[in-house]
Amino acid sequence: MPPLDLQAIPRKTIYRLSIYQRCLQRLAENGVETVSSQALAKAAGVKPTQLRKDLATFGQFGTRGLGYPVEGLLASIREVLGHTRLQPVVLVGVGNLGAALLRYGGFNKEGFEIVAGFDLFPEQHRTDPIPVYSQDELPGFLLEHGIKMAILAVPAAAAQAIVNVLVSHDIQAILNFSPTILEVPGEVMVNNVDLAVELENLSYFVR
Amino acid sequence: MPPLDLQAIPRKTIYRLSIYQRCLQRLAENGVETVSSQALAKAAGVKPTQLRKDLATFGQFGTRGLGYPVEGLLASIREVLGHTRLQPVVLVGVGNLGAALLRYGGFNKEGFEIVAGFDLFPEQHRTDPIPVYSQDELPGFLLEHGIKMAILAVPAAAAQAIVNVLVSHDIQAILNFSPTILEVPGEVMVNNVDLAVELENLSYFVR
DNA sequence: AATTGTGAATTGATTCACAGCT
DNA sequence: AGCTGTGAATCAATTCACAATT
Repeated sequence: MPPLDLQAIPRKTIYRLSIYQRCLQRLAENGVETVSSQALAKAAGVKPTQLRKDLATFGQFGTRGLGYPVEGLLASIREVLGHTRLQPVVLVGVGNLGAALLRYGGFNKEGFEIVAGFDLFPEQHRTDPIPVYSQDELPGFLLEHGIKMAILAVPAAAAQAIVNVLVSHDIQAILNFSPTILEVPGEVMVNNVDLAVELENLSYFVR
Repeated sequence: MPPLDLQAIPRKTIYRLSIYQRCLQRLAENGVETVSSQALAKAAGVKPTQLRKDLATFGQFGTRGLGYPVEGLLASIREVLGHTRLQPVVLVGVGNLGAALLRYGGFNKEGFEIVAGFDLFPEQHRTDPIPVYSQDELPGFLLEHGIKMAILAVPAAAAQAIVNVLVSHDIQAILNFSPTILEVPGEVMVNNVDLAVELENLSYFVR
């Protein structure tokens, strides 16, 4: 359910828009006013033509001969990504990885707030700055706070059962760190981050 | 530098092979002897034709009418991925995320061992099971132990400087969690895991 | 009857090349 | 002169459809 899908922006383009956004943020912080597709593409790790094509899917933002206005383009991308308000997120599974993500904080700057963690043994996490509740309290919390996004960092064997709870309580998007494929209804989005597979893939190229 | 690139297996195929491998491992543990492309594809989250095409890039492993022998296919994939010995890996940047990865342990099962961490302030990590050294000791360590792979989890601003050290000391592959594009020579592989971008991407689909 | 292996067809993404502004 | 915007061309990945095999 993409908002404003006048011409359905491709999935990969959306990914790259997030990256452009971050690069533009940095430029804006440094007081840069204008940037060429060449320079911005380099910062984002893509080719200039690709950047221009990506932007072309939803408008025209540059001036020929000059480049793009940093603030203006940033605002336009933000609008497309629909990322104005702070988005609350819950995290399920406060093991090693989950605990780190709770403390990580890198998300807040990007507009996300992990508002609570849930674990089978919440009492082990009294000291964390973000509250950790028992998994029994998950359904109530989701409904009460109108949460739409979840991060999943439980063992593979436990993942699907929790996903079922999540989707039956209105979660629409899941960032999944559990090394297993989740079954979800078509309208729920899942992004998988599989650390072992990333490493394994790299190792293929190490002779 | 892919080993055995008789017909250069596409990058995305390599990714999926790692996933198939894990699914097959599970089947093998459960004593399953034979699996159809249909069943395996489902477990891996892809279409049966894609699985078959992927396997076709490097051989024939099934019997028509029957399916694939679990152990045999597993062995063949392992051979292609070249994943026999335990691969030593260093981790640079022992902040929240880095510290979690050190303790994570999920890699060992997949054939990787994080042998050491490096940080500007190593003394904060006396309690970790894996030793954490000062960053000054990084070059010596890399050469002495013949390390080929690194995980990078430092702030964006520090990333490129460390990458330069890594590549000038023979590192061939980097798993990068720092939210920035790294400049590396062509023969060095980088996989980026950008948690903020993953979340941001998901949030686009939350109406 | 079931299921693989694969050429052909299709779909999608990227890059080229250049016209059109400023 | 420089740089964007974009149709056309290319390249890559996926899916189809079916012959081949057990």
